Amino acid sequence: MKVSKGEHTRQEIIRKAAPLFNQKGYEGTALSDLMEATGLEKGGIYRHFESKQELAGEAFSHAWKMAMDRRFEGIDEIPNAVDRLQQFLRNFRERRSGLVAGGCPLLNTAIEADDGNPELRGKARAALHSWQGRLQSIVEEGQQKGEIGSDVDAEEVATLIITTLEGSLMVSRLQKKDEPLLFACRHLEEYLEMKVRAGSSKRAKRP
Amino acid sequence: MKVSKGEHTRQEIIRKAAPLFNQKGYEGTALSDLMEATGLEKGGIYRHFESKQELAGEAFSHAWKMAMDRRFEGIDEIPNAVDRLQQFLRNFRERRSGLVAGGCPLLNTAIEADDGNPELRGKARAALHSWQGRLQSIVEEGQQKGEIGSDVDAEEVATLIITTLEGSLMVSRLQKKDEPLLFACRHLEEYLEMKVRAGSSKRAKRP
DNA sequence: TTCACTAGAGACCGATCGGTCGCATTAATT
DNA sequence: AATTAATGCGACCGATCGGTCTCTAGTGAA
Repeated sequence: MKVSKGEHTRQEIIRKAAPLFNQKGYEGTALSDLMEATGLEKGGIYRHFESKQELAGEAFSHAWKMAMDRRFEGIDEIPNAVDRLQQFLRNFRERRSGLVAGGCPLLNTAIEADDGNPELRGKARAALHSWQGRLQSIVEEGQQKGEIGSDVDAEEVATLIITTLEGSLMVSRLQKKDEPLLFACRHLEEYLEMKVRAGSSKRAKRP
Repeated sequence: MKVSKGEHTRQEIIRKAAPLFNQKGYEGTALSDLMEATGLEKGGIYRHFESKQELAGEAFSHAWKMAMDRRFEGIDEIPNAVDRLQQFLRNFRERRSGLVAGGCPLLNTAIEADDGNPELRGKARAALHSWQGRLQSIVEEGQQKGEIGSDVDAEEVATLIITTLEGSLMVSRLQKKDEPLLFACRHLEEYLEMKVRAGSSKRAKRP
C-alpha cells in the first residue's frame, strides 16, 4: 500500500466533488451536497481541505486533467502535424466517456469565476494557457518540418480551434443536441486542410 | 406621465439588477446585493417581484434585448444578405458600449443554468433560438435572391457564426484581451466570402 | 381636499450557509 | 502489545440566505 488512508480519502473526495462543482458551479455547490456525495460528515471533509475554495480548486484540476488527457490521446504517435490536429478534433467530439460530468470544466469555470473568485479564475486561465500552448506547439513543429505553411500564425490557429470548439460546446449543451459541435468540427477540419496544411491551395481573402 | 411610479421603480430595479446577475450569476447575487444596488429595502423590491427568480428572469431579458438590439443595428438597411452578415460581425465586435456589464448574457446564463435552474435555462434557450432564427432568415432570404449559394445549409451557417463568436468571447474575457474575438471575426468574414457568398470559388473538401 | 389605494420600510422568520473544535475511534509505528 | 499519530464524527457557531408581513407614508383620482 503506497498511499495513506488519508490521502486516499482526499482523492476520493475530489473525485466525488468534481462533477458537483462542474455541474452546479462553485456558489451552487453547498457543503451539504459534498457531504451527501462523499458520505462523509463536515469534519471528515475539512480534515483534508482548508476551505471549500481549496477543494473546488482541486476538483477543477482533476476535471481538467481528465479532459485534457482524453483530448490528446494518441496524438504523439501521429507524425504529421495537421493529422495530429485532426486527431485532436476527432478526440474532442468522440472521446467524451469517462469525463467528469457537467461539460467542459474550462468553460464552466471561466464563466462563473470571471467576475469574482480570482482563485478559480487563475486556475482557468492557466488551463487555457496550457491548452493553447500545446496546440500552438503542434503547429510550430509542423512549420519547422514543412508540413504547415510558414505564413500561418500558430497562435491564431490554436486560438481559433479552442474558441470554435468551446462555443459549439456551449450551444450543444444548451440545445441538448450534437449538431453544433459537429458543425464546428467539420468546419475546422476543412479549415485545417485548406488554410493550414502546407501545399494546400490557399486563396486570397477577397479578389 | 405615462407609467405609474411603481412601474418606473420596477424597471429601475431591473436595470440595476441586470449587471449584477450578469456578472455574479444567479446564485452569486444575493438579495443584499440587489438592495445595495437599488437603494431599496427588501420589502421595496419584493413589492414588484414575486421572487428572486422572477427578477433574474427579467434582468436576463433586459440584458439580452440590449445585446441583440446593438448586434443587429443597421442590418435592415443593407440589401445584400452576405453584407448583412458581415455587418453583424462588425457590430458584434465593435458596438459593445451601452451593453449590460458582465459579458454576453446568453453565454453566462446558459452555462450557469445548464444544470439546475430550468427557468433561466428556458430563457437562455429561447434567446439562442431567436438569435439563430434571425441569422438563418438572413441566409435563407439571401438564397432566394440568389446572393447565397443554394447548396449552403442556412442553419449550419447561423450556428457556426454563433458558436464561433460565443467561444471567442469566453476566451477573450478570460484572457482579458481582444485577439481571440478578432481572430474569430476575421475567420468568419473570410468564411462568408469564400463559402457562403454566391459565385465565390468553393473548393471541394479534399482532393 | 378628501380618501382609497399604492409603495416602501424594516423587523422578523426558519433554513442553510461555510467553518470550527473536542472527542472517540482507527490506523500506523515501534 | 503498547503507544502515538492520523482520521472522522457531529454538535455547535455566527452570518447570511430568500422570503413574509405589518405598518406608515406617499400618490393620484374624485
